[in-house]
Amino acid sequence: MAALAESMASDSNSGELTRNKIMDAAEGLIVANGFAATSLRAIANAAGVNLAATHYHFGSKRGLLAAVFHRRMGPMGCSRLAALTELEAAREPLTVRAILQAFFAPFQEAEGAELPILQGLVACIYAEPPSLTESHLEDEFSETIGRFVAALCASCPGVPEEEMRWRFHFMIGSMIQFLKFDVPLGFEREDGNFQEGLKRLLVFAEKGIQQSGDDL
Amino acid sequence: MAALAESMASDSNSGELTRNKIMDAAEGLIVANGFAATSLRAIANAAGVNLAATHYHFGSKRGLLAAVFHRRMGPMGCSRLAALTELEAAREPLTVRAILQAFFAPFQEAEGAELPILQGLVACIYAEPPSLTESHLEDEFSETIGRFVAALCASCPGVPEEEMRWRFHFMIGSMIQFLKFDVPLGFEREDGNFQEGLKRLLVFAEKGIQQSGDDL
DNA sequence: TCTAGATTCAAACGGACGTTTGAATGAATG
DNA sequence: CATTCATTCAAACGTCCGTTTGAATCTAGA
Repeated sequence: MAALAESMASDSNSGELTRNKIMDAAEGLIVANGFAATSLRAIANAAGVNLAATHYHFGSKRGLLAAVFHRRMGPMGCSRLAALTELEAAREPLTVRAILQAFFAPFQEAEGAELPILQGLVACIYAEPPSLTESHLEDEFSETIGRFVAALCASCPGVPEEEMRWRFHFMIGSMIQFLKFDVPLGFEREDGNFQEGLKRLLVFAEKGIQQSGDDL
Repeated sequence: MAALAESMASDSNSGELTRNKIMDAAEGLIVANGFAATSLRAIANAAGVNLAATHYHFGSKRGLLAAVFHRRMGPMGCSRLAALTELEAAREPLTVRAILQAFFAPFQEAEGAELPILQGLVACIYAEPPSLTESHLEDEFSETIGRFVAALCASCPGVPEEEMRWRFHFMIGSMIQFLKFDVPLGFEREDGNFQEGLKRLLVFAEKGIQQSGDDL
């Protein structure tokens, strides 16, 4: 078989370069139009490489999706866990708000053109039909989710872990909605109000998560 | 041109029947695999009709999507507005929880096999790339959203309408997440626990919506 | 019954897709 | 230089797609 360019530790010169050009182009097109509606020809064309290069480097269209997905989500998970670890090192009792801020860290650290790509990619991954993404979601996110749910449980005594997993699940839904639409239906998108929306999301989710929930 | 079967008020015998067979089949396949991945051939085959009938009755694949979408979302909006109207007729001050329950009414009224279809269709519509759905979402939901946001504002004095639109936006995200996955990542889907998840969602969103929000 | 319109049908159109192939090119090693 | 292996390339493969066509069939009304 072919396509094991990661065999050597050193980055061989031209192969990795093409790989990255393809992933960069694919990323933009996938974010704009979705995975199913983006053709390998369009990707190769936008990347300025030959069509066959996509199969040479990624094996299949789905393999390319997995690579594009993992390249962003890997560092994203690291960023979240690092922020949470730093928080826990402070030895003060953690607040729900601080934990959520750690979870949103990747979006606050993103620079310039990286933010819309992260937004679109996360929204897109959750949007694709389960057949394409379910195992990826599980593999990529389960550790991070587990760590954050545990931290939230520690800061909300009395809330069982199962219930906290549900609340975190709902919070992620709110986040996806925000990442996908930026603003509610009927509002006009503006540049630079991303951080404002993030603050609103933070306050919304904080209250839903830290409640006692013993009514109803 | 063709395909104006709704010219007469009476349901002509065979035309409407084929129309409905096509929409039924399309609905199931779209829910299972997404719109882009569902072909008109598969739909015609599942419906037991000729391929050309899809174009005869709906004009295009996109026209079929719009019809399938509208057939479910129209009654869904009516059900929500009816539940809210009934609530308002009671002349007692409305609670956030009661208003949200009215918003979830279509899912509680759904019978048997209708529920998974409603779930899948709503999740699917929000999942498709904006080019396919954005105007539909706006047209179909804006009135309902406006009515519910107004009711929530009335029951939460001190929360500006703009802020309430954001919170409702986040709540819809949580709902979509729930409709799409049923249970959080790592949980096993079980039959019949839909209502339990809905209750958890209700409590989560209630706290995020009714807070004063004057901290931060 | 005859006719006009609505509906169904088999068949094909042109195009785009993911994937494969086999030769050409590049760079590095001996 | 000769060899080897990774990479790029143009071209094609077979398949499936949304859409169109034009004739056949059905259904009412005159």
